Amino acid sequence: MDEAIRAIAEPRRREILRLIRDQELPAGQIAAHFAVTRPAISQHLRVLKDAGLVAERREGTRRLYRARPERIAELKSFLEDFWDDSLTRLKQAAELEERKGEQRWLEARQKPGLT
Amino acid sequence: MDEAIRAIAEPRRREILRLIRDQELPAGQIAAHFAVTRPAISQHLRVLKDAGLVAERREGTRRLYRARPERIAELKSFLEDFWDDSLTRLKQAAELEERKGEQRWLEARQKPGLT
DNA sequence: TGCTTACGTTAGTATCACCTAACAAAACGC
DNA sequence: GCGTTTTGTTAGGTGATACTAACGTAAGCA
Repeated sequence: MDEAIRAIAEPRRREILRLIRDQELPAGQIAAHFAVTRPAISQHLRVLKDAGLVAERREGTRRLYRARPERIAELKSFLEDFWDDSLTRLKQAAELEERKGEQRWLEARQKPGLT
Repeated sequence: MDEAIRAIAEPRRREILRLIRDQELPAGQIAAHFAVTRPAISQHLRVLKDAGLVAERREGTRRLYRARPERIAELKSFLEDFWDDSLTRLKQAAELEERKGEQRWLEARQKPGLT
C-alpha cells in the first residue's frame, strides 16, 4: 500500500495512469506521449505494476498496459479512511482541547527522561 | 498541490500528521514519538507547513503544530476527482475498447516522426 | 546580565529516485 | 535460420531527500 502512495506521488506516473485509464496501450505508445526515453517509461511502468496499479498483458512482441480500477479503489479507500478519521477526530477533539489545552504538554514536560 | 501529495508520500510525515490531527503539539513532543533527531522532525514539519497541511502557532519559546483539515480536504477532493474520473471513464470505455482494440496503436505506428 | 529551555538552521553525508546510453531477449516475417 | 520490431534490463551519472552533528536564536527566569 505504501508503494502505491509513493507511485502516485510522481507526476509523470500520474500522467501515465491517466493515459491508460480508459484504454490499453503498448509501452512504446505510452513513451511517445512524453519527452523521455522508453527505458524511463519502462521503469515507471514497473513501479506502477509492482504497486498493483496497472496490469500488463502480453500480445506478440508488444505488451499492453491498462490501469487497474479495483486496486486504485483500494488506495482511494485507504486515503479516505485516513482523511475521514482525521476529520471526525478533529471535530470530536475540538472542545476537548479547549478544556485540556496547555495541560497536555505540561504533563509531558514533567517526564524527566524524554530528551 | 503537488507538494501536498509528495508530503504525504513519506510515511514518517503521515505519522506526524496523524499525531497532530486531533491535538496541538510542540515540536519537541512530536520528536519524542520517533527515533530520529529533532532537526529531522523540524525538516518534516517544514515540508508539511510549506504544503499547507499543518499550521504553526508560536507561544513563548515553543511552537505548537496542528493539522489543517480544510487543506487536507482539498487534497482529498483532488485525489477523489482523479479516481472517480478514472473509474467512470473506465466503465464507459470498456466496450469501446473491445471494438477499437488494436486499431489504436496501429494508427499511431503509421505516424513517421514519433521517435 | 547570565543561564536555561525550546527550537530552527547550516554543513555535511548517505541513500534513493529519475534519467540516458548500451545491451539482451522474445516474437514475427522473410 | 536471419533480420527487424518491440520491449525489458543493466550500468552509470546527477540531483533530490532524509538523516546526524554542530551552531545560532528567541523567550523565559534568577
